[in-house]
Amino acid sequence: MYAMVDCNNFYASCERVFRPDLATTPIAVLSNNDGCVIARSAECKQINLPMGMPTFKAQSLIRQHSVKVFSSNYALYADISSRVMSVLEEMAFDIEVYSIDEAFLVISEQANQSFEIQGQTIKKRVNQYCGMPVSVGIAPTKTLSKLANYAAKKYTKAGGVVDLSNPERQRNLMALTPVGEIWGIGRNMKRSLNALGVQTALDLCDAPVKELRKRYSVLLEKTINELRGIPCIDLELESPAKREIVCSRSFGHKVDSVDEMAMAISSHVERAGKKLRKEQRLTSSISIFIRTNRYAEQSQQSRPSATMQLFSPTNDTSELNQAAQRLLKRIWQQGFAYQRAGVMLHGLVDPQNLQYELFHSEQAERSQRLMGVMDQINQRYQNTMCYASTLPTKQHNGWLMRREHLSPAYTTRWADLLRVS
DNA sequence: TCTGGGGTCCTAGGACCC
DNA sequence: TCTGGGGTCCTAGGACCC
Repeated sequence: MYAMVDCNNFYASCERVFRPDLATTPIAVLSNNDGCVIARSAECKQINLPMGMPTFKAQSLIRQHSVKVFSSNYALYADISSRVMSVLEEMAFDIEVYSIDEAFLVISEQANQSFEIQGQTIKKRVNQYCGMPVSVGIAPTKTLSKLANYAAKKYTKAGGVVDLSNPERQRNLMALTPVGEIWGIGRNMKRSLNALGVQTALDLCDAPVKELRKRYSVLLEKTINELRGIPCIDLELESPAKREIVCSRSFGHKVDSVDEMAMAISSHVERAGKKLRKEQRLTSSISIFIRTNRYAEQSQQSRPSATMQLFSPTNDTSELNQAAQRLLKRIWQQGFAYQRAGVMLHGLVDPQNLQYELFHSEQAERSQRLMGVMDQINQRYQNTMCYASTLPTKQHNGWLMRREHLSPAYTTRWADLLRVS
């Protein structure tokens, strides 16, 4: 049986772990750059502060209800996440860490321990060990366990745990659930299915599977079978190698100078290079893109991008940056106020399987050593080394991210350690 | 006069997920 | 004034192979 464990309002709950004084205060967490609302505590949902609302539009609601606002603190969330996951690991035969706040556990029937009780135990222990509230949904397929989890959150009577091992209960719940709530049914599919008369999850479960596969895709077929209790989506025990890497950011202020854009691109390249080496991959091509603000409909839009195949696959930041800067020169258009830039790496290859170019040089080996040393130092001394091209200056710092409501890195920085007096 | 049958690989675009 | 940042998978169509 699968137990889908999902943290409740994860980012908002993380901000509460070291702030018990905020236990009943409405909390909102903002996206990078403090742009919009991406997580809300239960109290915050109650006052109808919508998900995704731009921060400036949410201001009056925030003031009116004294909402405590936080910039996103990914160092904190990632650390809390790994604590939660290691507690879960000990309670399951197998575990798939599905996202920063969710995991599928494999559990089985045990003497005098119904699934319901096992779910309650999981919930209690994560809360006790990590201070994190979770909901648990239990069912024979991943899709049904997501549905059970949805119910555990939605129906407070359930006490945070729903056991959906019984087929009759499955059908009863599906009859109450709009089809758009099913894992794998997004906005477009929902609209399309509704037009065919499929309104609830149960409608979909009982729909003609062959026809729908033909009309849509094999993915929908799998979803339907999973609703019927036939497992089609396997547990992924180890995360598959990445196929692409994307690093992008919006700017704190609009950027209209090519020098400033070059710094932003450099810094994205540097992050992308780190990720690439952490994955132990080389990239065979690099793209960059820059964009104006798509919401500013009255102003001129520009969103150019360009790609370059590399002479031979690499993970050397300087090499990648040289390529990126050439691409920037190619696409730069003066006279626009850019809002965002990004770097993408694709065609990632395993160096073990690499066919080296004919003139594979000593230079390449030196660069490997250099990257290795930089990564080691940065790991040991928290990002103390970087390329000069990424250092903000007095004239050029508008591209830096805004984070005006950042909480301390309670668990990952000595200086931010909580003090009790 | 009549012109087969079976594949792979790549890319772009769309849909989905968190 | 101010609207996030990642990812994956599937399909269709074109180019190419024998």
